[in-house]
Amino acid sequence: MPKQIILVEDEPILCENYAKAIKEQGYDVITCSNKQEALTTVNKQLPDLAILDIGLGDDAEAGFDLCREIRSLSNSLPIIFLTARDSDFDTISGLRLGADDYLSKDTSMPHILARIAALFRRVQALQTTIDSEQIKYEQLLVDSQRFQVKWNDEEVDLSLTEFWMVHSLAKRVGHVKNREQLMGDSNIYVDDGTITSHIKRIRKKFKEIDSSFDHIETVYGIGYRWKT
Amino acid sequence: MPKQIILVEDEPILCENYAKAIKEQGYDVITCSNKQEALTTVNKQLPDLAILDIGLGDDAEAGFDLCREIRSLSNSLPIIFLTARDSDFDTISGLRLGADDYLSKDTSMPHILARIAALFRRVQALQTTIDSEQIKYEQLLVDSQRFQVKWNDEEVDLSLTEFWMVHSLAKRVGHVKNREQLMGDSNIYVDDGTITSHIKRIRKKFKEIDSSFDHIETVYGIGYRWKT
DNA sequence: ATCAAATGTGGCAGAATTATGGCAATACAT
DNA sequence: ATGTATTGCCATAATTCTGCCACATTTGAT
Repeated sequence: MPKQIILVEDEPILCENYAKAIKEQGYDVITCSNKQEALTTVNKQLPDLAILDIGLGDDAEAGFDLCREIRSLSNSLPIIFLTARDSDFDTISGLRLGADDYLSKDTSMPHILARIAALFRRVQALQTTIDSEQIKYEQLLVDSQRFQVKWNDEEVDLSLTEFWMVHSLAKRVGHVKNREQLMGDSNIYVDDGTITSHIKRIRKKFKEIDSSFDHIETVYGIGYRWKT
Repeated sequence: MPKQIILVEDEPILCENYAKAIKEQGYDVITCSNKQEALTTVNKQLPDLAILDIGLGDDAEAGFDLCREIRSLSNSLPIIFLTARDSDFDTISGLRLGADDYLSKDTSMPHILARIAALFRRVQALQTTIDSEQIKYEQLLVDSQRFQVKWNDEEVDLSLTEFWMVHSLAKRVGHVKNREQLMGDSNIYVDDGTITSHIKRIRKKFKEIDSSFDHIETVYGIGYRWKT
């Protein structure tokens, strides 16, 4: 299954050239010349990569809008910007748009192709590393691949529910999680007392290892947080 | 209250140079040379801006990881990447990571300082429009994800109602809030004396940290405001 | 200066929230 | 079948929060 790339570029000749070169690398290329067309295509074809020209038609910054709109449809679709002028770089860098890379139109074709390949590799790598994520914070280590939690290098023997709660707290240390958030996105309802019980058991297990443990802080009226 | 900037750069001489130049502009600079140290600092100091070298030690892309991890802690902290080699510009995949700007180490110091100032301006504009997670004003910090208020970097332990009242005052420093506005959108009626009591307790808690505290001003007949 | 209205202060009781220990139901392995 | 671990929940205790009251003090206007 070849990777599908959507190329949004309004100048026909340039578009043709790019498309041809990319196709030769074994990718499928879909070309679009305007925003609306591009959005529809992203929605229907679910491409693997998007290459956006920044200026489309008379709108010199249409690509930026498009990027935002694509991001609102998909967080995972990698996006590369094509910049006509070097000065565009200043503008790009200022915005936290959620693009993955940018290329100047001056860049040589082989170089461009290399960057496309590199981006695919990086995305691949990201997706594999993201689940094997280890969260480390001071004395705490949460390994969501081994479903293992360590405190001062000693293993804390948690149940699955307990593990996810610690994971949720550790993921954003210092931020307060309410009871729903702690139970993850599973839509099963459990009453407040149950969460309280889980917290109780988690604290107990940490304290069995380290009697002075008190890093799970309750925030009255809201929830809990991992103390920083 | 000077803006705090965290600078993560592993090469001591370079680090020193940058720090010195930035300090001369009136910013506070905290320097770190590794990921772990940087993360801890971000969490504890809640700086206003982060400048990250991409390569740290033997890991040529450590800065990217760091950026991701910082983003998972705070969405609002502006991040600038420092790239050593021009070729880094080619490999920058940082846009997607949520960085706000890039600088080459070749860039002249005045230019770098200008970009820092520019970023602060942009963030300022953003923060006043968007309901941002962190409100900073002089010695005050209100973080609505952590449900935490700090005064001179010391935590003020407020109850939820108190927190929202401070939040309401801090959101529009200098503007007078009447009693209803201070109690937020909850339509429950509480009598005036109750609000007075809350203000009393808030002032007391701030004074426990800083006995000279008097930034909550009473506007006779109208309400309260955070003194500018 | 005097008065009424508004605000500050300390304290208290009820309300709301959370902590703790235990129990029953279930699942799982031996 | 027996033992173990897990989970949800309950009753009770402990803690924290909140609204309000009585009384003192300040403010603004006459």
